[in-house]
Amino acid sequence: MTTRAEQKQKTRRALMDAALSQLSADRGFASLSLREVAREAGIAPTSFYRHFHELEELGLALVDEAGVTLRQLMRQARKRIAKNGSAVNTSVETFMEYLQDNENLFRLLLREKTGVSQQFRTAIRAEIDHFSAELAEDLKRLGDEKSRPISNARLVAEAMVTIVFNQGADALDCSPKEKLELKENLRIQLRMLLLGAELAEKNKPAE
Amino acid sequence: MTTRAEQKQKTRRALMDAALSQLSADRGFASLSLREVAREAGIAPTSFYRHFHELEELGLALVDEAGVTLRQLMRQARKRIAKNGSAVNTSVETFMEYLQDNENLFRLLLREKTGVSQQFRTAIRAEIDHFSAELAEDLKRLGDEKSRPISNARLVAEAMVTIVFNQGADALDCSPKEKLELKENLRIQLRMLLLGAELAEKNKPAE
DNA sequence: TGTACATCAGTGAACGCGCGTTCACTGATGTAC
DNA sequence: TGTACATCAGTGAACGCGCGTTCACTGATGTAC
Repeated sequence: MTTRAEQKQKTRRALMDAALSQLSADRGFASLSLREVAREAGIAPTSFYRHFHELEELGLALVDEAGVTLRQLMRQARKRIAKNGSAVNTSVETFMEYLQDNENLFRLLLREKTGVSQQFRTAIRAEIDHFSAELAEDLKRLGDEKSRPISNARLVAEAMVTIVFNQGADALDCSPKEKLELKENLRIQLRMLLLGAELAEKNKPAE
Repeated sequence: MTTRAEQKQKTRRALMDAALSQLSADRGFASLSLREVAREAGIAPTSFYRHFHELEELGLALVDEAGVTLRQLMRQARKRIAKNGSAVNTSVETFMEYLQDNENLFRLLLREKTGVSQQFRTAIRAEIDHFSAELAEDLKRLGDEKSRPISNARLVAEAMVTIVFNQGADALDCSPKEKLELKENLRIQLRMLLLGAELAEKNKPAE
């Protein structure tokens, strides 16, 4: 890669990081301004246009990035489960670590799932759907391996993702002590869901 | 009530309705401006201050209102369940009707649950917690009546609310056909949760 | 009931501010020969 | 390797705009007597 292209890439990165760093509990993407992001990134407002047509385009790039982190999360969880077993506990643990490392990316994902623009929502929906689909396959595989197959794997996965992501959002504004409680609650909720899904499958042929 | 107070009340109402009417799939509360709301309500921007100190105060009034509608929803669902039985089906049906009648209030609740300001989030959290608590009691009571008691009623209620509200958000941007499918999925998910909660309770003494 | 005064919801002009966007530019980097 | 030209990321001035907020005001409604 040539020096010029490298520099451009760096600036683009700086813009994305600047936007990300402004996202916090109290500031959604909609409240960012182009000038503010450029200022934070250390360039003139006009230079922004060398990289994105508008703020929303930058936002979509961030959503892409968030999707990548989700896929990493999934891979990591799989690896750990293969090693430790205890799918629910391990997944919850891995997810909470992910949250800490990707606080603002996760905020973006969760918050803008409802909001801002159609394009945003569609992009985020796609990332989350992809995540749910992968989870569904894992659930199915794990259930069959343990001879406790589950019914409606996709719906179970979606419900799990919904619960985990929403509790995750709460966890972001929690004290460490509350976080422990929240994790335990999360485990209980996921186990109940799994239990119900297994039972529903067992009873299905009988009905 | 005197004429002057009546008139003031009417204008206040107009301001709240104006704000509400601007909320839609693409516009969150954060994107509203005081001038815009005043314009929509048919008064001068400066008159806004006769009713609220700032936009956020108006928003909190809307959250209060949303809380009231949630309590109405709960009462209606109870009445219908007492008449029809079939708690899950009836609840889902009642909730979907509620959604149609309170589209923007619900959007506000769900969207600003994560976002805008600490005060906003706290107020919404309180409304939703209250709703969950009532649901938990109902679940417990119904479970005991049917001699199928459930474990962790509060956590089950919270998981249900999370799932229902999030699917509800999706339902807002759905075609009628997709809505039917969504309702069916919702029923399945809630039933699995209930099933798991009942089984968890049954197995508890044995462990 | 009539009069004199108080209240206060709503007003319009004015302010300073940060915004997004345009434009013609600069000067370092890259390329062709 | 040296030279002449092309590219293009980053710039600074300037624009018009809608914003939130202040202020002194108006005039209808309400109250005291």
